[in-house]
Amino acid sequence: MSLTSLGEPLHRLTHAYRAFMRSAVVDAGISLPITHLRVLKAIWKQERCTAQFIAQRMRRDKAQITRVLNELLGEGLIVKVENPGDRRSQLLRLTPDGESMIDRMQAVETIAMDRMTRHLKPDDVDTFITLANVMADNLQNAGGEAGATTTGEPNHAKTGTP
Amino acid sequence: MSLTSLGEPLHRLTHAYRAFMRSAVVDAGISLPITHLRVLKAIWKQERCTAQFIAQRMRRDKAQITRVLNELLGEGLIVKVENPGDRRSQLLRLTPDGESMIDRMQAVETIAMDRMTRHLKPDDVDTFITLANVMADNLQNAGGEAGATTTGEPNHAKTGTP
DNA sequence: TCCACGTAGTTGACAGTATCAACCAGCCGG
DNA sequence: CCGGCTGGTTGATACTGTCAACTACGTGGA
Repeated sequence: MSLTSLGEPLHRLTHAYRAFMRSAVVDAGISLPITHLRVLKAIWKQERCTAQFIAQRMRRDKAQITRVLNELLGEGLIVKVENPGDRRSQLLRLTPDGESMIDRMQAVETIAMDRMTRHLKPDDVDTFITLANVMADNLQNAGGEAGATTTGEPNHAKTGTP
Repeated sequence: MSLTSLGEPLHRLTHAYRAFMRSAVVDAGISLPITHLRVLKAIWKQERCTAQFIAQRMRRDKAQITRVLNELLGEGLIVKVENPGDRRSQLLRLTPDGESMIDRMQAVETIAMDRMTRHLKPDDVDTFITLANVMADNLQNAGGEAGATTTGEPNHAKTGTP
């Protein structure tokens, strides 16, 4: 396989994964988009979680994170609490509904991962994860070249016409 | 690493890859979105290419493929030719402009792949591709369960509220 | 030969994902 | 005290993705 055949498998896997997750999430009676679920999970995992932390961790524009957080707030899955250390910032916490949404998500993720990794050995999965992380790091640590900078938000590419 | 940590690395790699490609494509003076470029490439690779073929190959909704094709048509990068074997269908061909766009794309892809695979051995890349294809197959060959069916377009999940 | 059923492609509508720009309130170091 | 920077917000826009309904056409069976 030549190097130039890396992009298509990645696109294909990504698309299959997202389509599967969308379907599985609907089957589980969850009506949140995938990004909302990932943000919820980030809040669940990280103590003293802020929007700024999530934007950095997920490499997303802070504007988008703000919108997602506000929708989760509207759904009653999170609350925003004043950050005593920085009055510009709010700490994010899951509500009891948010906690139970996390439980349901984990069930969905387990199904997805089981399906994805069918017939694969645990070593294979670990290998894939390692390689994926290395490649993502390579792309993100472009150091001023095309793509993301090493810290904070990436310097953004302009796409399409105004 | 536990199984449940597979989703995040995949999301992260996907996002990094798309962001990098968007930036690299802009740097190359190309103003087409990534999906347009992939459709162009599918037409370039496949003789007697049709919209239906692309929709199947890329696992996309035929409506979206039609729209992308019409934009490529508007840019003068492809032409639609009547299919003598099926009057419902059109065969797609690249114009000279389309051919030169393919050349510029290949240059961008080479940069992206070189960057992505920095410090990786060719065996690693082959392993990644193999694993990605297996996982995508696993997700797509769900045979009536959540996710795609084995042939044609997947049965679609309804997301969000109407 | 006719027709029911299915397919290829199109168009309308809508939602999710993603980014850029400009802004305000607040933080912090000189 | 203030300039520069940061956290978060809002407006605007583009890209990606799907569902539904439609028309023209293909095909196999009655």
